[in-house]
Amino acid sequence: MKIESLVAEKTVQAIKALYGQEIEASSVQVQKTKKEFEGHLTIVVFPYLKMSHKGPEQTAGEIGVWLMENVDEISSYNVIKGFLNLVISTSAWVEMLNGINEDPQFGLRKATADSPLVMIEYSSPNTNKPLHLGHVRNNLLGGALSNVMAANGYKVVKTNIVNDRGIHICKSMLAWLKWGNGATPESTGKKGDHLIGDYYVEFDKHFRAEVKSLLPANFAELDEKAQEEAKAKAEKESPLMQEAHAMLVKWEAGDPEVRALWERMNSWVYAGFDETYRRLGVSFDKIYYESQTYLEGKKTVMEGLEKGLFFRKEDGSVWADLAENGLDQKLLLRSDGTSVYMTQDIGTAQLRFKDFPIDRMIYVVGNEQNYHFQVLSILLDRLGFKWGKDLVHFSYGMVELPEGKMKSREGTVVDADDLMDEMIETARATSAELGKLDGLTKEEQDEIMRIVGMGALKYFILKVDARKNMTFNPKESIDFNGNTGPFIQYTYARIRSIMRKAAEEGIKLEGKLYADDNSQISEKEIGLIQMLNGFRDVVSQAADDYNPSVIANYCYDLAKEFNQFYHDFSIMREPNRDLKMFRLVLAQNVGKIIKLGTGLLGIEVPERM
RNA sequence: GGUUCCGUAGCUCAGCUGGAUAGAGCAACAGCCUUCUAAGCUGUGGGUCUUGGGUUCGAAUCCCAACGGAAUCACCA
Repeated sequence: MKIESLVAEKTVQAIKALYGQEIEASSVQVQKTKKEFEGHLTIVVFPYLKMSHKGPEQTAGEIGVWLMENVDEISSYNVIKGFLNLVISTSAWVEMLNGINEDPQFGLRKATADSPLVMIEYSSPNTNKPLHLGHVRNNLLGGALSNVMAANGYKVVKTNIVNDRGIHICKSMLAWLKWGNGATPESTGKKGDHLIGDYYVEFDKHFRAEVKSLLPANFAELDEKAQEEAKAKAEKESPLMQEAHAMLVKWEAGDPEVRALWERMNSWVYAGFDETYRRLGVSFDKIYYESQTYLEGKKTVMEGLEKGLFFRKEDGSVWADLAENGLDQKLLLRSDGTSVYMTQDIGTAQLRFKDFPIDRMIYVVGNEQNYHFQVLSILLDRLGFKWGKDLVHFSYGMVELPEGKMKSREGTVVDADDLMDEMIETARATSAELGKLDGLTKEEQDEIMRIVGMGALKYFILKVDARKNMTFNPKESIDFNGNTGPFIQYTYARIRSIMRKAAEEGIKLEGKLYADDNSQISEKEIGLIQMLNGFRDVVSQAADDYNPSVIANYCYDLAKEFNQFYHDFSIMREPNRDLKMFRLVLAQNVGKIIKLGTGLLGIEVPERM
């Protein structure tokens, strides 16, 4: 049993015995004792003053005496104001370390046959451009969240909905036909997603030039409103845009030529995405494509219309009235009968529900879509999806650059592939400078630099609370000192180094550690055990709050604590055999937890660096 | 304007189910490599937790208001 729970329960008994009152164990405030005070756990006794009819010090003292006499694990106590500080016996701590040591998956729970199934949607790219920094945050959060949910005993299905249809794809296709000269990823040596993205940009360039030429001669003299109108008119009249629209119509009609081109170009994009996903370390169990789900959504909406859940306007468009939920009306089908975004999401939900017995659905989507998911939840609930009402929109904030938001128009978008390359290159340069790469083979160097560079990137993004907007400074993110992924990785590498040394000396870490309360174990070491012991709580908190960043910050705290310990205490040169064994086991378990924790975040740890 | 989210050190961020003197890193300055990896460690300086009320033994944390910033309110996705 967890020591905090034990203390809480015993406190309940103490209150009963001393003051004859029943309280809940969960209401007992047990917390880590602040560093400045003596003790390991602290009970806040203010809430019991009304029961004891005594002052804070006296009440705390009474409870302290009772606990001392009735709980073996508590070796002493002290009272400061209303805070009862308890000293837990060394043997109890060592026993706890034994428990952690025996469980290679400490803190993680396995799914069972009747565990709830949670589906997590993330990534959700468009097929007309490569992934950028915003997608990186999405993918890393989605991947980490999936790991966290699985680590808490949920069955997890990772899914991706690819937006592979629509006018934007047609723009890329059209530009490729006009100016591509038959370029392919093979012929250009470009990643497929980048190639297609280039043609999307190409389209936009020509399109804007065309719009400009179509503006009336007196455009500059018009007032703001008239300018907007003139621009909208020119955009609509633009032959390029009309061609793109014509292509979309052909696509919807299943025109074989357009479909063939679409499939060919999409396959290039997917090959490019797969490469990026592989490098990011994310994967999916099931990928859905909007080209396959948008018709399904239309069907579901029509069924809802028949049931009277929705209504039709005079022009033929279909709407949902959300007045009873305090919201507006929401369009579900256009007057020409085609789908909108919401319709597609309903269709995708419908298909998913057919495919999997979903108990909980989590959408990892940026916070600019908060309203959309609020509405989606209501609509799915109305349509009878049992998880609709409680669907989770894991809403994360935007990634901004020091100069402000990323704007594709202004070319300030940070490309995912470039970013990863840059991180790994910087890791290499820094490592070479520090002489870290000496004596390693090319393969070993490459592998370590990949792990370190990606670790820096992942940690930089995951340590920040997901729901907040964050600033991404490329220069700072590349820093490997201080509160960074490489610092944690470095700590792990050091621990591995100690373990190698121990193995060389033929030291085997078998059997249990024994310690009595006279053992020379320091507060620092007990602090580490206490921290390891908290891992389980951190993991479940991350799942309950959908917040992987608590794990990231925990890993850093643990690594920092160990680094300080590492400098203060000699492990391999410790002459006392029992103490040496204890420290080795402790170090080994710090390493184990760092590996488990960073693993949940998708961050790898190197054996050496 | 309505709704939602955010505001903590010069900068980037923790802390938020109410608890003791608000923590890290970066940047600045001063130390530590014949000692298990110096991507490290130690120390110094740096704060009206946006502001004002309220709740209470106690508020960065909960409630209300104001101010500042962001997102969204499309027959775009």
